[in-house]
Amino acid sequence: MEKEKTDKKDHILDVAERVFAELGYDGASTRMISGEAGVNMAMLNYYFGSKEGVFLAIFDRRITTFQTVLLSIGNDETMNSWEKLDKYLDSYIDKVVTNNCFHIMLNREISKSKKNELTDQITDIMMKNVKIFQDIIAEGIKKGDFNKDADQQLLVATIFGTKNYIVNTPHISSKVIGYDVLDADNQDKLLKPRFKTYMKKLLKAYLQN
Amino acid sequence: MEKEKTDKKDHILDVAERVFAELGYDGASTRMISGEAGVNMAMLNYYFGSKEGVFLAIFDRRITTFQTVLLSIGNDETMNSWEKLDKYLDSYIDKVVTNNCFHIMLNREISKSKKNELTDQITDIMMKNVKIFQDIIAEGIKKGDFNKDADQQLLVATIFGTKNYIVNTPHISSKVIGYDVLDADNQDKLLKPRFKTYMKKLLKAYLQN
DNA sequence: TTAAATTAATCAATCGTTTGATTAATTTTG
DNA sequence: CAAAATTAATCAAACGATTGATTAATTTAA
Repeated sequence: MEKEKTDKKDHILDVAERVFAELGYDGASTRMISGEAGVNMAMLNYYFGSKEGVFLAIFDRRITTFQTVLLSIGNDETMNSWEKLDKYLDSYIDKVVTNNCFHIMLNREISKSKKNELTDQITDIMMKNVKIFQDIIAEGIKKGDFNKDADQQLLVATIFGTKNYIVNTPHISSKVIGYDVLDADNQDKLLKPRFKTYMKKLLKAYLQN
Repeated sequence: MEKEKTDKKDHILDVAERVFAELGYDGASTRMISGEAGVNMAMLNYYFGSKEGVFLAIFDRRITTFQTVLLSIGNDETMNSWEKLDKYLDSYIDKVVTNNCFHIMLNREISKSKKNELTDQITDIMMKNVKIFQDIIAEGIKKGDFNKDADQQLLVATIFGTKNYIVNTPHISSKVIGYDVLDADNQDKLLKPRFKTYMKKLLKAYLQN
């Protein structure tokens, strides 16, 4: 009995994250999550209070470490704008392609047009990532590194939108790209490097003077 | 009582489309749809057989007319590749920004990683739009109009992904862009022209030799 | 009058949650 | 230390509410 309760809670969140991504928040039942996690149904409420509590707990676990890396890039004084952009893309793409369950879950819930407490929270989380990217672009334009006529707001839509398309609609993107984007091996050996190269090239073409 | 049953069916589908977009397929109940449509709950089953029948009926209504326009552009012999690309973007952006409920619905369901009958159908529908776009790009590369080193597959992810980001996550994109993207007036006067200009410029920068 | 349209009532199934009881682990007490 | 008291973890069972669907009765329209 070495493992503490934190491990069990983490295990539940692992499973819940996957099931939520597979079936959506409403489509995933507490019975299914507890069943696949191999724990009693009541444990979900015991640990996390409610179904929504489980959902929010998945958040807390992810977001804490996620943004510090990106932030450190944005604040690094030793890099110029192009280098920051490169680093940002490298880190971001590595992160989101691997932890795709979480981001699929995130995007599906935020795509509900009716606002609620959950969508507000998700909005806040996502906007932080956006803000870091926007600052890099804005700084680059200000310094004259990037084309000043660039639409930096729609550029946000392009970088995050392209990522979402590949990661969040794997049935589609696998057909488009030519291999299974959900396969871990394909992700590391094929998708990530290709995606990075493409994205840098695209942004360079658009942003350069 | 001038209106025929087709109008009533259409009215139900209008409401259902909105509610599905607001709350997701699982989150939207038949009672809510029938309630907001002002009809008895049993009418949904009477007309469409089941909840899934309603969902599929929304499809049938949209997809029939949607792709013929785009196809006619792709097959037009009088335009060169750049012109086709322009026309395609114009038509596509006009369409998807206005009928956003349908596309939000579509994307949320296809983002479920677990396959089912519905995701297969949606995949087929979406791949048709992709195919038309890919053909235009492929033809342009073949003719030498576009840069032959372009990653035409990831370019698909960019155009459709950028669109999805703006249309499907309005809470985010409204904050990023600076005005409410769900407002019809903003869509016509601000968003559409700006989006078209941006997209053409982006593709031009990336695709030109 | 007859078929189609519409209704209220009802169905079994499933939802998220709560309960009371039981076991395991920990702390307190004598 | 050992017994008692307390806390934490886990369970099966059941809760009321809601789900999608169906029935049978009624109204409308041709």
